[in-house]
Amino acid sequence: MHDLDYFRQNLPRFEEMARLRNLTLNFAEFIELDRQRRQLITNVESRKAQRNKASEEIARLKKSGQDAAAVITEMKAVSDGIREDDQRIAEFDLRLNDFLLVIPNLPHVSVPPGGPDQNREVRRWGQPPNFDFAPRPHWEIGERTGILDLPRAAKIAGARFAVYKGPGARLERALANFMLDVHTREHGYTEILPPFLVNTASLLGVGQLPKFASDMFHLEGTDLWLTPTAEVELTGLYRDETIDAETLPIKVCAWTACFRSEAGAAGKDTRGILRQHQFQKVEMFKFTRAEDSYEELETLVANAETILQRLGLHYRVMLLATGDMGFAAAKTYDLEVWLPSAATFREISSCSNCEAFQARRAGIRAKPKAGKSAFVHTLNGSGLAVGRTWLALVENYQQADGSILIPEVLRSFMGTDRIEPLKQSAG
RNA sequence: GGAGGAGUGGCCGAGUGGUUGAAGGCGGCGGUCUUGAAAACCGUUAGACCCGGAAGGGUCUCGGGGGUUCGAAUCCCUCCUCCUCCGCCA
Repeated sequence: MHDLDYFRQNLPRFEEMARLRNLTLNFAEFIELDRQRRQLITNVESRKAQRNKASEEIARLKKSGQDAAAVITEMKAVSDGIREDDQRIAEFDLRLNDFLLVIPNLPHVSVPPGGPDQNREVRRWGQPPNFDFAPRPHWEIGERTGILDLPRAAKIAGARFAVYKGPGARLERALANFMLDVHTREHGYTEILPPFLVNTASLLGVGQLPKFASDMFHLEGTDLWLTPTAEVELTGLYRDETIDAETLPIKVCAWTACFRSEAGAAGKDTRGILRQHQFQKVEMFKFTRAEDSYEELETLVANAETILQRLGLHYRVMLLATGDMGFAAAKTYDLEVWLPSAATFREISSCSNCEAFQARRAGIRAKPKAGKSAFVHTLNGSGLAVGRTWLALVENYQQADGSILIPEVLRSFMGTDRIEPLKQSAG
């Protein structure tokens, strides 16, 4: 959400942003509503001042045993008028708020304008592995090694769910443990294990609601939703709080399941486990001072890259263009990992600086020793999407004999250096 | 799930319809005193919003929301959170 005052004074910037994001918003109507609302407030508040004075007068009269009936009658009418106008103001607030809540964040000046074709490759690490055979897609490898069972997942829950089995299940767990260990021991993040169900207020705070309700699973008859990303819980950690500025930056990370309805993705990535209704993710999150947030974004990206590098996975870093960024982001880097079976890069992490956009919605401030409190900046990044790391690893480390090599850093977690193919078909 | 109790400022804690945005204490900050410190004493110590060029003025906020009333921290309704007991349960 944007600062109303800033919004009023920088309309051209917002109009430009709306154009870049391909949105039609009636700014003129908003400005007029805002003007009327303030007029009403000024008017009603002067009557409240009058009423407050009269209340003192009544108290005084009664105390000295005099009759206050005349003043009370007069104030009755004034109070009725105030009540009516308070209601009108509340309606204005609602309409203005509804409008503000659906305006996305403004992109940072360093973000290239345009659609996804304007995304800029910032750097590239490693090499694609060399195969002297045709690399298989992960669902085939999963089946031949017996570590992934999609038909049975479909039986249990439906399409876009996975059952991991044996070393496959263990690999998922190993990856999550490895990531959490690196972030907590080496990168200074505090591990959080949050609820996987979140309420509406938390989702409004990150900007997931009101616009993206159809992308999530809602629990009927409750105010609860399955979390689409731990970003929701981690932002919610300090919702409606004022933090001591001395403690910034606060760095937290969390392993959670994430749930997406993938409502708009019918027919996209239907094979394999690239796009699932449930996947696990290790999320990194920072609350920072405004002046530090862009520096912190760079280290956040570096923290995510560390994981890919230790796993020996070839990737590239993309700076997203204005039209490809999420709703709350001011600047986003995507990490894209190499998938041999498709010979392309696919997103495995997204790291964003949301500046004060979420903090303003969620009411997260920081108070310095001297001076006024200010909204913090929030940053989030996957470090990494575990499910996608799993499949990238399986594809990149597949061997000619059908086995999967386990990278050095995972062996202590896996208790083996290799996942063997099944000897024969078995359940 | 059932029964009961409680939510006041950074913290503790008064306050059950009328100068109470809120006594008192602690803590914090500034000062006096002191070679320095402590103690003592004095002062100070929320935020959001509206009008205004500013000075300043005003409104709102006692867990959240709604209601009663000329007027609500105080009365009513509702939701949330915490505590105690019973039941159930990983």
